[in-house]
Amino acid sequence: MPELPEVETVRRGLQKELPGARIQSISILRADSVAYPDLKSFIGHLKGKSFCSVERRGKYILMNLSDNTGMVAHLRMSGRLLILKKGAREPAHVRVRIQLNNGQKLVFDDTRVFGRLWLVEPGSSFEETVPALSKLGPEPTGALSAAHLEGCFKGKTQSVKTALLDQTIVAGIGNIYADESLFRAGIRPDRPAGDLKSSELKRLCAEIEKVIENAIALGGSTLRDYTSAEGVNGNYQQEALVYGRKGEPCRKCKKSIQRIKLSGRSTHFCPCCQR
DNA sequence: GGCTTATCCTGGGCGC
DNA sequence: TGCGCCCAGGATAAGC
Repeated sequence: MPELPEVETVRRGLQKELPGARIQSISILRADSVAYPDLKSFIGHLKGKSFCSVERRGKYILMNLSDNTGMVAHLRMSGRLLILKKGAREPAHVRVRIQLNNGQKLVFDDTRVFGRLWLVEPGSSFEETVPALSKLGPEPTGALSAAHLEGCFKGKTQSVKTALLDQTIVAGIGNIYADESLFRAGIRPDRPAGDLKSSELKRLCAEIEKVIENAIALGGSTLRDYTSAEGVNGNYQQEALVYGRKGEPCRKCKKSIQRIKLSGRSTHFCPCCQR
């Protein structure tokens, strides 16, 4: 499931291939995959436009196109944005196919159909098109501080794991990297967020940044449904210390990794190393 | 207001 | 082998 490092890896792949490419035609194979506007307008506005640059905010991919047009993608659980060379075989669950003038295709493949695309109409902004963008918290690399976490967590009784998944507190953290960051910071995921001490928040903040940067460097994770824009798997899964390791020995203390549910999400932790 | 739960959706894994 | 059930999870709405 794509989180920030996976989305960033996809963005870098798209940024290498897309700028300069012009959209010749668009096929929408699944109407649900287009969040805004209607299908006719989506196709009508994009046809003939050229890609300028590809940016990212949290887990959103922001594509700038010519004539002040844009496109936003959120991959959710199983979405993939792939560049396919001429004649390359398409994956099994293509929802939107964009034919480019250079012979390549940009395809939005999404098994579980949770992913969404938005068109940014001329004169509008990414934030106006996708209001959730303006509510996102700081990026976990560089912009995040312990003071920000302290302010957001103050008085919160919900678990720190659940709070970390809140995109208005930190943008881009998902289930995998929340578990990994909390393990490395030595903090139990079910502790109330508001109970964490300043020293723990500093440690957590530092570990979030390290985990995310390391995952980006390794090309993201390959847990389940993710591949980069070129269809290449990431390497982060070998680095995971707790996620997906229920019942296996902790790499630090050898005690068994436990799995619990917090707000309906699978949560992995070591009861010995995390307090 | 704060928090939890349900919902969306489909493929894979598992038990029978 | 085939069937049915459960599980995974990001964002959002609904409910407590």
